[in-house]
Amino acid sequence: MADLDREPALIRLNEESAAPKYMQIAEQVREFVATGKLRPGDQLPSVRQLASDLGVNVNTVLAAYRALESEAIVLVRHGSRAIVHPRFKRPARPAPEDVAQVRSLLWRVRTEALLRGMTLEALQGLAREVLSE
Amino acid sequence: MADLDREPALIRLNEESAAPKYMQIAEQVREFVATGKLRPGDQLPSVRQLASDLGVNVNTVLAAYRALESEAIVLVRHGSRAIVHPRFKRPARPAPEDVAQVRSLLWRVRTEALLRGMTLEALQGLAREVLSE
Amino acid sequence: MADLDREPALIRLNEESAAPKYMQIAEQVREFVATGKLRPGDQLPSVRQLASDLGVNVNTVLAAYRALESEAIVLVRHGSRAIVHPRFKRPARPAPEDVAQVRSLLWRVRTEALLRGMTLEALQGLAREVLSE
Amino acid sequence: MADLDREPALIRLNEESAAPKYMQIAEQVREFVATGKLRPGDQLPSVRQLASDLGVNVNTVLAAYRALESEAIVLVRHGSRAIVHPRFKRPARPAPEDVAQVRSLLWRVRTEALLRGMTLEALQGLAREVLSE
DNA sequence: GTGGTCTAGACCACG
DNA sequence: GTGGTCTAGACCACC
Repeated sequence: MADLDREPALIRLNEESAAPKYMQIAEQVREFVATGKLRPGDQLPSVRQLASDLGVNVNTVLAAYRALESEAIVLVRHGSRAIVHPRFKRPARPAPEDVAQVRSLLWRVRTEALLRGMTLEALQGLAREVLSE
Repeated sequence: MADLDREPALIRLNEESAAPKYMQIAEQVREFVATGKLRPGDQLPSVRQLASDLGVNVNTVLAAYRALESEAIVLVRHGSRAIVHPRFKRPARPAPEDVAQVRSLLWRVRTEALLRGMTLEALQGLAREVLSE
Repeated sequence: MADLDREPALIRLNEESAAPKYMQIAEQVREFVATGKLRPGDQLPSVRQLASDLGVNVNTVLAAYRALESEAIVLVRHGSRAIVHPRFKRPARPAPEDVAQVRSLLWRVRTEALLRGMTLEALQGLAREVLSE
Repeated sequence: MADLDREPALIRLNEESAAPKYMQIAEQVREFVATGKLRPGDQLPSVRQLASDLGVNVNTVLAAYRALESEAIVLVRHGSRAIVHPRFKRPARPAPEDVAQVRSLLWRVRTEALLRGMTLEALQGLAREVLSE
């Protein structure tokens, strides 16, 4: 697949969000990898380029890439661009603690949704929509 | 409904979690309120009591209660126990931005699950389980 | 003028208010005195009666009366009811620091009103309404 | 507009006041925002700087900023200075309960003024002065 | 550099 | 008894 920076600004920051910027960046890369938009070996935007595109400090982008590296999702190489880890592969089956973590995230979603006035039915519908395809 | 401190230790801290303690406390109270385990007017544990139960500083519990107060979920009054806000009511229908936020949370769940090796089918099953009843 | 407890519940508490209960009580008595509804020598409701009417602790009412006593507005006598201080009289002219305090209160009103979307014109109109008669 | 810390000590504490320090700080920021001295996006003094200027603990300033954040007046983000909320805008028209609250504040002013010997005329003059321009 | 979390502990204010 | 304010200081996280 094409490198991510052919179409710049695929990564965007939400200034209002409470999430730290480096996390927002990392999360979006994770999503690209999870959905296959980025595949093993694909190059990530250069640190400098992305930092300037987003108007953030270089260290912020670096922090995002390092976080992804510690998850073995990307490979940061000195002198050349970071790439999606060539041997990245989704585990055949999830570790039990990962299932537990996803379950707990779903509980957070449930709590959020109920408190904000959604019905369980509406939430289930939204889940079917987002979690399908 | 019975007050929350009839059965102590309903609130627990997960030392492993990256989430700050005061947030963990607040999140659990939110969940109790969302599920109806705690209802408007119900008393929360006193800050001192809960702090000693959890082995944390009083100020940590206070921070949790204040966060909840700023969300209009609990009412903290000088001299008497914090209670679930007497006029707390789930909105009849969610605000559009709240739906958007829940959707984005679901996306995070999806990304997490896929990266960790869950199939969409497994995730849908988990979602049906957690988001039902 | 008639004693205040001829018509019970002239004093009311706003449970939602951030102001402490004893202050709410004191403030309402001050208003009765300021407007002449209560005059020097008039009896205040008995501590027990008012406490039971309002559903608060006796000490709360006592705190209110003591606050008023320290302002020389009421006289609390052992064994008999509190009364509006028989020699209470509004000063002929305000002390300079009192004017300063009123001015600072007006600034607070101004800030509140502007932040909440009132125009200065609307605020002036409201002020003319409340501060007249 | 210039950031608030160009001219230090624009915020001052009144040791005499019964109001807690963090509230005094918050109130002054509110006033700057209400009058336009601080505008959306403007930086607030750093918590450390302001704490040292005022001779108070860092946590005291933090408490003030957090109070303002919960009112959506400022935006505090980890790692960068607190700023006036970029989307802060006075509501086009005040909510009815806000008008009610302002009215009740005006009643407090009225009571205070009368008890301390001001005439209604004097008070009206003071109000015209403070609430104009 | 910035703010965030947490602690221990003092002392105050409200009911 | 309850919560509120404030301190000093440690250590962490973000930019």
